[in-house]
Amino acid sequence: METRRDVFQAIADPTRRAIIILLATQAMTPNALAEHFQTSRQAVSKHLRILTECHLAKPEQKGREIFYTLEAEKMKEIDKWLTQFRKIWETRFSQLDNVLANLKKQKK
Amino acid sequence: METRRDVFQAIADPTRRAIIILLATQAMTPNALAEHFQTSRQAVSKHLRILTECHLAKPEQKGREIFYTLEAEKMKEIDKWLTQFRKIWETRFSQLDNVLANLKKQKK
DNA sequence: ATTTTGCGAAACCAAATAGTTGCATATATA
DNA sequence: TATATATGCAACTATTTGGTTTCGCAAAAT
Repeated sequence: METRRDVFQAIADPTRRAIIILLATQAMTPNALAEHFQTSRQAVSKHLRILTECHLAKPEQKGREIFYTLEAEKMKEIDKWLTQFRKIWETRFSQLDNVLANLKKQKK
Repeated sequence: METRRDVFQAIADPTRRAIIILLATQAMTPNALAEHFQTSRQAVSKHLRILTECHLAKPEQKGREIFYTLEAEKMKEIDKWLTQFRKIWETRFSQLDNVLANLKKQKK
């Protein structure tokens, strides 16, 4: 839990993905988050630490509570990484289009 | 290395992401892939096994060689997951738009 | 002033992970 | 046929991971 710390590793864990989705709707405290899972508050806190360290979440102290906010922009990193594969999807699609076009031709 | 096996976990490892990008350009054998890294061929084979098991790669035997092809469509799963956050980016953007619009108004 | 609540940090643990080395097997090549 | 090549698989290892329990501290509530 020490060395690597990037967005890809952060979203690898299903609990963290669930936390991220919860934070997408509203800022939440570790306790409030923990109620949604079977794990302890401390475990959730560890996940929040990881999310914070890779700038996917941001803590905001209010009294004795700490509300964690989602930094959704950080997710753009993943979106950007996916870009190089979108080209492939599109190519595949256009290839399928060609096949369909040829089938039409043959029918005529 | 046994239980979890999904796309998110697959792309968490930097070596696997590099393999994915290499495969995006062309089908490659484990040996050819291993030349690009410091690790052993066997280590690359293990990564390929993981990628294959979660349908990000597909092996195609040709003689004694096995060419691995990228199944880019599988990456759409991640793209789909990101969808729910794109709304937030857009919202932020439109909020910024509002701010800019208000600034314009004030100038007038 | 005392107790309760909310939190992070540290110490510890079991399981997963990424890597290694040493095979066995199948296909080319000499 | 004998050898070299390409690969996957099994066993083993060190490190990382996700979790727990225990603790201390600060802010609220009593």
